[in-house]
Amino acid sequence: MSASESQIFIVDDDDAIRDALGWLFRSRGHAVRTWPSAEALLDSGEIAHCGCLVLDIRMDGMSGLELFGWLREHSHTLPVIFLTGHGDVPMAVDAIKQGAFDFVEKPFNDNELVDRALAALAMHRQQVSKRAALQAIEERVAQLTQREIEVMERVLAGQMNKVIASDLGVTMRTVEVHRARIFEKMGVRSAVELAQVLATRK
Amino acid sequence: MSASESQIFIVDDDDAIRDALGWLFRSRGHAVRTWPSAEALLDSGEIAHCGCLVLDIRMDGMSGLELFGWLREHSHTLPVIFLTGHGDVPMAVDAIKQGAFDFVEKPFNDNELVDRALAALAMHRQQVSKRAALQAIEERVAQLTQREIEVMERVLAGQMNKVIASDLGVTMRTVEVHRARIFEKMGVRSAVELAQVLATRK
DNA sequence: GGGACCATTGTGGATATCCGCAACCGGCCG
DNA sequence: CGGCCGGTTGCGGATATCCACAATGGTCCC
Repeated sequence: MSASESQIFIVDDDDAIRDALGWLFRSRGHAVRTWPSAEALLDSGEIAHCGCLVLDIRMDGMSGLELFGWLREHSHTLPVIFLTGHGDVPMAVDAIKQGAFDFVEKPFNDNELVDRALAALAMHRQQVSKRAALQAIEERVAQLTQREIEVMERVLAGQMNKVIASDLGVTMRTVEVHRARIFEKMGVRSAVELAQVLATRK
Repeated sequence: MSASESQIFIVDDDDAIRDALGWLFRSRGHAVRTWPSAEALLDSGEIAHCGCLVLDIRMDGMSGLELFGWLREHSHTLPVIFLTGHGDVPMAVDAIKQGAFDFVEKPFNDNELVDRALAALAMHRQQVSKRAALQAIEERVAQLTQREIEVMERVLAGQMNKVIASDLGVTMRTVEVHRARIFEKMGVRSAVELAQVLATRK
């Protein structure tokens, strides 16, 4: 659902700030959910429905940075906006370099924060569709047999069927059959298209 | 020259810091040049020989950030390490998001700064070789005539010669000739290789 | 005007690719 | 054991691609 991925998640152990942020976004018509701690969010199993994470750095238990690191390690790539009470340049630099979407100091400007969150949501939507496309390609590749992959590699290397044949110690006909199957499974109609599709990844 | 691209450039209007930084890198055996201002560096015309720029944020005249912006606008992509005396989180976040390699507060740890500079140099070398490869491709594309480009686009779209022919209102033979010229000029031997090469860019 | 470059086309043959039809073999599984 | 899957091969024909040899017409520039 587009809606479920458009949700803004807020994690802050300060009730006042959490409520204020929730109100801020809701008042502007944006779906938002709040959590009192990183653990609460993770335990809920709702992380997959998050499109933008607004995260307090300093929290009891798992800190914002720790949650960020955990998400990265578990391939949950989603834009994170850090909130921090005390300006710490090295921490901010590190967070951004590690891929955080933004790093905002309190007190923050309401409009700016909302803008950043919306930009993050937009980026996330892009990432999701891009990932879906890559995922689709990988699934197709996964359908290929080992032999077909060997043939495909050589096709992509520009080798002619007869070269591939002698290379693999089989006849040209066999290569042709594999080739046809590869095209079929990969949903393309020529080696050129295949190259285009596979060039998308990597 | 590898050497000329491996130079570390330091820009700081504080003589003491400039000298200290120069000494720091030279004592460790790294080529380094120092400049008292952004203007001095730009006027020298030596910017092309820089492999890593260590830049003071606050300077009279053109600030470090301004120089950074100028370089970006003029496609002089090279790693920049900012030095700043007073922690300013928004500025640091912005600099990193805009592509700065690092943002370091004074006083800094000598070893860390050297490590970062060396990492920047390494990254720059990578970028240079990558850019050179892309540049070579673009030069080859530039050799193609308008007509050849039209044909190439269709070849990359997986169209057969006869389709391209009727598409462009010419005979197959003509398409074949263009095709051969394209392969020759692009230095490839098949449409697949062509797709691979052109997929490298974009 | 002559030369360089580009686009175009033709002929004809050598290669390469694409496919339907048919078949054999070995491994795995119910 | 029979079926399914994957790898293999053969045959033959339809297409497609690659190329050498040869040639025409237009544009631009010295």
